[in-house]
Amino acid sequence: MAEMIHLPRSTFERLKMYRKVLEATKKPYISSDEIARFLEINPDLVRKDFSYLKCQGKPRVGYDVEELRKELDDLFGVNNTTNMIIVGANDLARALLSLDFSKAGVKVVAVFDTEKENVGKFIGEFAVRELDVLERVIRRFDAEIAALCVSKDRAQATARFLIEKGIKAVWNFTGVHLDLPEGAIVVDEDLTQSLLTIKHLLKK
Amino acid sequence: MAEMIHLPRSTFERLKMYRKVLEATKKPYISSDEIARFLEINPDLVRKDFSYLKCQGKPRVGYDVEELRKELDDLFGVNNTTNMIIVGANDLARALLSLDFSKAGVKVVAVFDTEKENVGKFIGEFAVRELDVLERVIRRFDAEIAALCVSKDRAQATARFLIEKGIKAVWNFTGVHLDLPEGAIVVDEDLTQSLLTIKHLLKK
DNA sequence: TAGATTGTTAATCGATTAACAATC
DNA sequence: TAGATTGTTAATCGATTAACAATC
Repeated sequence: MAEMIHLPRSTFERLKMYRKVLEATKKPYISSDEIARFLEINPDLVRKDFSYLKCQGKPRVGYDVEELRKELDDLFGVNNTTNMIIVGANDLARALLSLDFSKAGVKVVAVFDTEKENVGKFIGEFAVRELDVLERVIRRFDAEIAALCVSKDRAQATARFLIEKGIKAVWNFTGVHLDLPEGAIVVDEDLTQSLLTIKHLLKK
Repeated sequence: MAEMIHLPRSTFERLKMYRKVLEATKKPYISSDEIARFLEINPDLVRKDFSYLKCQGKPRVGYDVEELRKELDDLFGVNNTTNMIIVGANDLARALLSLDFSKAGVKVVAVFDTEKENVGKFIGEFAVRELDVLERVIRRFDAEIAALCVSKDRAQATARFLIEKGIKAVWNFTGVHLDLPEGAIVVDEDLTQSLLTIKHLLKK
């Protein structure tokens, strides 16, 4: 039922942060005020956001950390693992493999490259595969996410190919604005854009 | 003067996207409608955003791409190079070095690590330095940004140390919520949070 | 000229904050 | 009980959209 309620985008963004706060908490209960102070936001807003959840707080006590975390984990679906492929066998691919995404319920199952000469090389524990076998690998592992790490000039074409072959969501590190069919999920991780934010803030 | 006008956060975020659109444009003029279609937003919003800039469009013609880009480059300050250090000599550091941030006016000038045993090793063309010489390096290169790539358990302490020694902005890849002195700039690049967004969208 | 497009003001929509009764 | 904290409604604030005159 909770899923049927519309969750405002701004609330959704904050729910991710609350989850992070809860992870860092050792106490069994936490108040909206504590959460708000930590994130430097208004405690009213925290309570309002939680009103979209099933979870109820206790007056004078606060929210049950464990219960709240469970509901958020459920909302984000971190308890069922989603399989991810990495496309582009380079330093960025290596970096992604070195990070631990198990807390988000994401597991890397294969690494691909568009260049034939890289096929067979190892990136971490993964032998690089060629895109010819993409569809087979997607089906075999039920891979839904692709981290797109290819060069800018290959970004658009590769992304389309991934969606055609069954990938549901592209985690786009290329910095290129992707134009994909209706329904395809794209989440941009544009590092250059972040640097622009920093540069702008530095000027003040 | 334009700097003195308050720029809404939402407008700022879109200005970065407009810049990206302009980069991909070959024509000398572009209309608010073309930009809006590309980004799947309302053209009225594009014009409203541009009203915060000095740049004026021409009825029946659109906006001068070159002129607009110049103003945005100015706003973000990409024409004067800002020096950046990377802290944490690992795969992520290597990945950042492999990317080209010159378009954002950012240049890496040194790589550091908290572990003495990594000092002297090479990450790309950079010999890894120890944090003892941080202050000297910051002064010598006038480094203002630090990309924080250390492990979670060292994140908070290292970030504070960086700010103490003169770093103005922390580009935080650790996923840890940093608590830093008033005035310190933090921009979070939390990959796990992005995956939560993807996982949530996949459930629909 | 007619028509396309800008720039701006007014109307709407959504998100945040204030206020306060309910509760433990 | 008194006081702290929740949950919710109303008020405010800010951002988006609609409307339209100005312009080339």
